[in-house]
Amino acid sequence: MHNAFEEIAGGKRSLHVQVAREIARKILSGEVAENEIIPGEMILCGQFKVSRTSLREAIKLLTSKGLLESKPKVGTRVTSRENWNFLDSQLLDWLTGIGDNNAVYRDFLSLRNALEPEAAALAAENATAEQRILLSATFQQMDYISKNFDLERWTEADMEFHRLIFLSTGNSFYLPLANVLCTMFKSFIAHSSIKGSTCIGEHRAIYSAIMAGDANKARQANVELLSKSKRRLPSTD
Amino acid sequence: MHNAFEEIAGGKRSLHVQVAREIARKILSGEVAENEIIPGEMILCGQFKVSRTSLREAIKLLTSKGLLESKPKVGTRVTSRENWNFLDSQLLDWLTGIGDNNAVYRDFLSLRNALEPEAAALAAENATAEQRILLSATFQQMDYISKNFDLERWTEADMEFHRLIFLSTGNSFYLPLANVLCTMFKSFIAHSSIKGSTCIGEHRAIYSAIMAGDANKARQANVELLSKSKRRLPSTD
DNA sequence: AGTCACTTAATAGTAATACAAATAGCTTGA
DNA sequence: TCAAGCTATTTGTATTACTATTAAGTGACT
Repeated sequence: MHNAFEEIAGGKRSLHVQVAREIARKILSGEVAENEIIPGEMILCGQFKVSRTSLREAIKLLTSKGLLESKPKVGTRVTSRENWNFLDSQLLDWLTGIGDNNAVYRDFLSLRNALEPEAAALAAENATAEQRILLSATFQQMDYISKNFDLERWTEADMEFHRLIFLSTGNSFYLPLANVLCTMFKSFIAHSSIKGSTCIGEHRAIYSAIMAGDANKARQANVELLSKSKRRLPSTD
Repeated sequence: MHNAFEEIAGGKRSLHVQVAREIARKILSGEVAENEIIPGEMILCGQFKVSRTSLREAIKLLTSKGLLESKPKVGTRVTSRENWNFLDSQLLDWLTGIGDNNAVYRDFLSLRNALEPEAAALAAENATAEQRILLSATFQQMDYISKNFDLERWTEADMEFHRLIFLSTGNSFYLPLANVLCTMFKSFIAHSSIKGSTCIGEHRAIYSAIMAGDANKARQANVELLSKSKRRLPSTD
């Protein structure tokens, strides 16, 4: 039954997630338009060669991310783009490779510009002792890697560093952004041509300010880091 | 008038959503702890008096919002809080009335402080003609209401105004925040004691700057508006 | 002719059951 | 002692049947 898919989706994840991913990509790529009614359940069951149960779970998944909307007698409709929850790591992951990746990355950098300096400031004020220890360990690792350079390990540590900042804000709304950041790192930045310099100096400034509890300095240091990575942006081809 | 929100907020949701809501509230309130294994499907089916189908759909819904994680033979586990997607309107809605609402509101205001000025700046640069027309209509309505004051209609228009700003940024990551904002308005601010003044002056400044395409002015005007509403915060001390 | 209540048909929602797949923990044998 | 394999348990998938909702079409009544 589940033959055609294992090769296409490539994942060993559950069936309904694979189906959801396929449909999501059709929607995100514009292959099925906003506000369009998608085929009824039975038809899709046939197309994807899965049971109604799995198909329904797939549709429910997409509904919960704001991509679909079902009503009896009318069918399942693609919602308008304003309702798509782009701040969802799974959705972001599905976005990989479709549409203009540079545009997504640019949008993300814009969001990061607005949020990360403030996140660093909040972390300076609110990070718990445990979080400071984790941050400290991660920075020391970065420091070490920056000397014996290894791109892969650097990227990993860099991601962890910024992730910890978001987690240390003590603000519930900043938490999910940690995952969003990680997804962007893995799905987009990794594939892009940005092979950044290490920026260990800027990172040290942020790190020190957070450890010292100096919110303003942390904010400022993060602004400088971001302005530096902005100069490394891939020229929009 | 618009999005799929009214329905979600309303009462007669489908069964699996009701179940999901119940479970979500147990998780969010801490009644079931992080990393705890919740009872097996059959047991929950008995507790909620629903079929396994509905229960599973509920669990899937919560899984997609990062609250649960299922594995064969081990069961379904509550994830750690870092994975909960607080930037999801439905989840936010479930948060209503549990825990410390003021804390949620404070966290949200912090996020708004970081994002909204930048959103206004982006809107000034990127709003489409159609979006400018909508914004214009909404502001005129606000202006009218501020003269013949009507709290309910003011709140509605105010919300729509800020919603439109997020939608006009042309940045995918800002889109979901429009819905988050609306949910906060409806679920929290409405219940709180904050009955703000109209701030028509500050709103006019933002409106004018956006229409004029002056990003810096729009950002600055929004900062001023937020600093004003900060002074109206319910003092929790 | 218009409008309103009613019926119809199409679609998603819910239920119940059976079986498949995965895996933590035990069991067995070298 | 350890590793390979077995077993029991739990989630995953499939199938079928029935219910609820509602857009649209029908017809009686004004």
